[in-house]
Amino acid sequence: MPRGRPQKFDEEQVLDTAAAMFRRDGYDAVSVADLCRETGLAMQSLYHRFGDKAGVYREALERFGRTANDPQIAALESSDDPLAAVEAFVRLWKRHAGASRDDGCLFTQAMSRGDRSDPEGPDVIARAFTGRVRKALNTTLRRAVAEGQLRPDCDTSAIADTLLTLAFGVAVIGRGGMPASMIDHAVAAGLDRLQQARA
Amino acid sequence: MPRGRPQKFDEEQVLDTAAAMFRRDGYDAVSVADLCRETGLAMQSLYHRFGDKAGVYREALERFGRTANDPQIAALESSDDPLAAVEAFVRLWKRHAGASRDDGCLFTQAMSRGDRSDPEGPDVIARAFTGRVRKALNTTLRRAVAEGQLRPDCDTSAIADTLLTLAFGVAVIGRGGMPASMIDHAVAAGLDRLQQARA
DNA sequence: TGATTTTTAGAGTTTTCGCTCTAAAATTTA
DNA sequence: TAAATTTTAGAGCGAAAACTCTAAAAATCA
Repeated sequence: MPRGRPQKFDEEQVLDTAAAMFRRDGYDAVSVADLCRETGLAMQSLYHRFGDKAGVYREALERFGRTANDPQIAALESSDDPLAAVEAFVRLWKRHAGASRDDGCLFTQAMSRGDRSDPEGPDVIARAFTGRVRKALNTTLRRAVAEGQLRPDCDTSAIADTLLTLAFGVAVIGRGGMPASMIDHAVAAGLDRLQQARA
Repeated sequence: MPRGRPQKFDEEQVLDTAAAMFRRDGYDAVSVADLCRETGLAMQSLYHRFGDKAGVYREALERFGRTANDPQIAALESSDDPLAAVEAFVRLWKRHAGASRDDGCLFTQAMSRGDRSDPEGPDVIARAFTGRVRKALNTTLRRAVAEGQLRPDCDTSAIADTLLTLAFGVAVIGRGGMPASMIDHAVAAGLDRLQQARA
């Protein structure tokens, strides 16, 4: 049993706050003082628990890659109507693109790589994140095939990758404040791809 | 007529070098000393011409938005076989994604917004860049319609936006070192979309 | 109670960075 | 030649940042 005063703060909450800050402003623009102010931790607590600023970044990123977009994945995997779930996922892009600065937007933080001592870190996280969504899409599409919603001979992994690529593209477009019609066209293209594979 | 010793260095070359540095490492991670070393300019020359670091960034970004991907746009607009030109554009993604860290990769720098005094700057550039490619794609597709390669009733702007969204997505995927099969699937989806509209 | 550990507050250290200043040499036009 | 301007070199300044250190209070368990 551990002795001594127990840790008071919620690590996950601290990491989520930190991830949001890094994602919004970039690694270099977030100072340790900023982190302390927004998380409520005293500086010593932060250094005691995370070692240094790069440690906070590393753990925040790791958690982000492990948990981001969990609601969407859960929605895909738990739905009784797999095809409708995938369609809902595609339609969700439009909402996300509007508020993309704050919500589930991977590349923003993956690009703002700070910590030059571990240049591969963000990519590893990006792959983890992508892998999770990709897998969920793929299994959901296969369920749609099994339930007779999609043609048995359709290439579910090709469809999943196409949708995921479009999703990344929409995130970029939304982030840059580009015309909404571009997003509409991309969403329509995603839905079209599903229609093509319909049984 | 201007008097005095003329400027020796090539501004465009300096800006291209600076843009590459900002794109690779991000605004904050590039110091003025770095800029001087890699461009060959003495510090005073840099401050004399550009005012400050943000000025270098601003002008480099502006030039990037104005000239990036010029070769691809020229290839689209000058081709005698518009459909083949668009197909070549799509196939080019694969090459770009492999070397995406250095070449024509917009979002990397658009995300590494430094200069908090002008937070909209990168977005303006991103829109300019996107607008140019988008327009070139659209006009080339309409030429394909005019020449009877694509069906007269096809929605060229929808196709252009879909291809552009896929292109952004491929850039993200390539940048993160994700599986090559994802890129292959995205390229195939782009070519498929063109096949659908074939006359 | 005593040992252990976390918590907080704040001052201090070292480094880096953006930028300025000084000052002189080089290259142009009038 | 004279005026104007760019060029280079290097020292230095003020601010901010990451991180450390001191020191003491609080909360747990044996």
